[in-house]
Amino acid sequence: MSNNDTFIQKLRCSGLRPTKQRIKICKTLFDRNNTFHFSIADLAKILESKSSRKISLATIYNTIHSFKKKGYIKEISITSDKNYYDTNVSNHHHFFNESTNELIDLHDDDVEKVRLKKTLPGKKIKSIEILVKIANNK
Amino acid sequence: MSNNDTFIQKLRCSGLRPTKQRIKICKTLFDRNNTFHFSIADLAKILESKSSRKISLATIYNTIHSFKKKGYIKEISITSDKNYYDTNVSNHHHFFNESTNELIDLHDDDVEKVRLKKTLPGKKIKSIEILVKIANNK
DNA sequence: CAATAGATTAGAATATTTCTAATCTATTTT
DNA sequence: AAAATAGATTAGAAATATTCTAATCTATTG
Repeated sequence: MSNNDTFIQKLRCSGLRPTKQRIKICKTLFDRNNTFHFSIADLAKILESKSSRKISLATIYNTIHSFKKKGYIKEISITSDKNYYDTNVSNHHHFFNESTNELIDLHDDDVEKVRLKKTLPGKKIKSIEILVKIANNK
Repeated sequence: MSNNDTFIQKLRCSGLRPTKQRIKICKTLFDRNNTFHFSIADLAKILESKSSRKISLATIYNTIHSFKKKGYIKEISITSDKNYYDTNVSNHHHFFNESTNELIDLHDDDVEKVRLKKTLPGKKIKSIEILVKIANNK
C-alpha cells in the first residue's frame, strides 16, 4: 500500500507536477499487487466510481500520454477497437484470448529468443514484440 | 489487371453482393502488383480522388469489416493512432519503421519459428504475430 | 414483372482523441 | 512572506473516428 507521498515524490522526480488528478490516477494504476491491463475507457470508469470530483477525459489522455512517455506504462495494440496500456513495462509479450478479450502477460523467459534471418541495413531494432492470439477450446 | 467481372465473381462466390461501392473498393485494394498497407483514412482519400460519386465513410468501414471477416484483408495494430489493414493475408510478420511510419512485410520464412516454453491448458493458439519496431540509424 | 425478404448504404448519432484558452503550480522578485 | 511571472496542466470545446439504424437497393420467388 503506497501512500500519496510516494507518488508525489515519484512524479516530482520525473519532472511531472504532482497534481490532484495525477495522484488519483497513480493510485488507480500503481497501488495494486498485480500488473494492470486497461483501456482509457476502463480507467475513466474506475476513476469515476471512486472519485467525487470528475477528472475530465482530456486529462486522463494527457496523463496516460505523459506516463507513457516517461516509461511508467506501455501501450499494447491488439485490434483497432481495443487499445490497452500495461503497467508492466518490463520486456515481455502477450497472449490475447479472443474468446474472452483477456490479455495475459508472457514473460520474455517464456519464449525462445526470436531470431530474424532478414536484416535491414541502416536500421536499428528498437523492440521485438510477440502477440499470441488464443481461444478457448470450445 | 483484373476487370470488374473478376471482382463481381469473387464477391458473389463469397456471399457478398457485388455493389458499385464494393467493386470500386476491390479495384482500389486488389488491382495492384504489390501488397497494400492502408488505413481507413488512406483508403477514403484514394477513393475520393478517383471516383466522382462519393462513397460514405460508413460504407468504407462496413466493406473493410466484411472483407476482413471473409479473410481478404488482415488487420494490423501497431499503436493506438495507427491502425492498418494489409492485403497480404498470408502468414507473416511486420517491421514498423518508427522514423518514417513505414510498414514492411516480414515473411514467415524470415524468422525462425517462435517457440513458446509456456502453454495454456484448455486454449488453442490461433496465431503468433511478431512486430519488430525499427528506426533509422540517425 | 411485381412482391417480398433480407442485405447494403449512408446520414445521423455516438464515441474517441486532440486543441487551446483558462487555470494552477512553482519559481523568482520585491 | 506576499506578489509577479513563466510555464505546466486542466478540461471544455472542436475535431476525428466509428457505429447505429432507417431508407434504399438487390436478388429471389411466384
